Amino acid sequence: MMLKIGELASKTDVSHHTLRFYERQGLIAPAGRSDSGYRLYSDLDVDRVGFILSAKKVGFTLLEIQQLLELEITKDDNSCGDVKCFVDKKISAVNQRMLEMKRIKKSLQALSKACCGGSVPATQCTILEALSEQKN
Amino acid sequence: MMLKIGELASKTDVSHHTLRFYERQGLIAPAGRSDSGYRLYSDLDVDRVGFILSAKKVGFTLLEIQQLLELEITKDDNSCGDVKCFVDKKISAVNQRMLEMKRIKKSLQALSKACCGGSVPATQCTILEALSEQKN
DNA sequence: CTTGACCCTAGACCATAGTCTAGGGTTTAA
DNA sequence: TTAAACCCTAGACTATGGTCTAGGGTCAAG
Repeated sequence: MMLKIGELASKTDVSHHTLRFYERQGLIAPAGRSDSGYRLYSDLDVDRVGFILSAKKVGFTLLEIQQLLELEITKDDNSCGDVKCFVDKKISAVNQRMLEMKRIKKSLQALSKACCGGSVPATQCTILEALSEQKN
Repeated sequence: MMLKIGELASKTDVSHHTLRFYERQGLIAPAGRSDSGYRLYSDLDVDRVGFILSAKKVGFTLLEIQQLLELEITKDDNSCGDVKCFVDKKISAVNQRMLEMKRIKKSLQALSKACCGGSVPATQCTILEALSEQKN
């Protein structure tokens, strides 16, 4: 019934290093310990690791996952609105990042487009010139 | 003519900490030193910091900026094609990142959309359920 | 001749998400 | 009984881009 860390590791495909790291981060804790101090995990813990992996896959940081897990645990005291709000905040953070990346991409494309790209020496390369320009 | 680090810092709006950090990273080096060991910078160094800032603004990492600066310095031996290739590689890296972010955003939006978001207890919140699901 | 503002080096510290090692103890199977 | 495979803690190390501190030295004004 109870799994040792190596068993949980191979079952979830998360290294024992990482499992212990997640424990230090407060994401997961063993259900108990054996007499000799070995961590013992239950099926619930397997699910919990699954939750962590799913949340990682959709882009949450470990800190955010910790907060999500807290919502999970106290879900009787939290509304769907709370959870949705959490996700929506993340969505707008992602949107912010994407706008930033779009800006960067455009700048890079402008640089690339203006450059002849030929085998002439880069002495007057428009890219290098653009980057050297003082734009206050 | 020659600037001390504090002067360069205020002229470029980059802290003296960061300037020394950039020096350790090989991005910039003072033109010389005073008798007492103070770093002395020339106008070229001001331009160089400008180059670094511009390149940062378009999304290059410090390592990439170091490589760009090398291209800059040896530009007589490099072709426009080399420089353009460098920029184009960065563009496709940015594209990769953007695709990843799009994937994440879609997942998050799917989660959010499925959730009622009401003030009902989150006991059966679809978001928490989706994250708890085992997807092998 | 002292005070304050500046400069120096070397190294610690922050977040993020792990990975790995050293130096032990335990369990299992031959 | 001994060797392999596992487990433990504590802490170092990776990349990235800085920020800050400790503990000094230098320089200009009053």
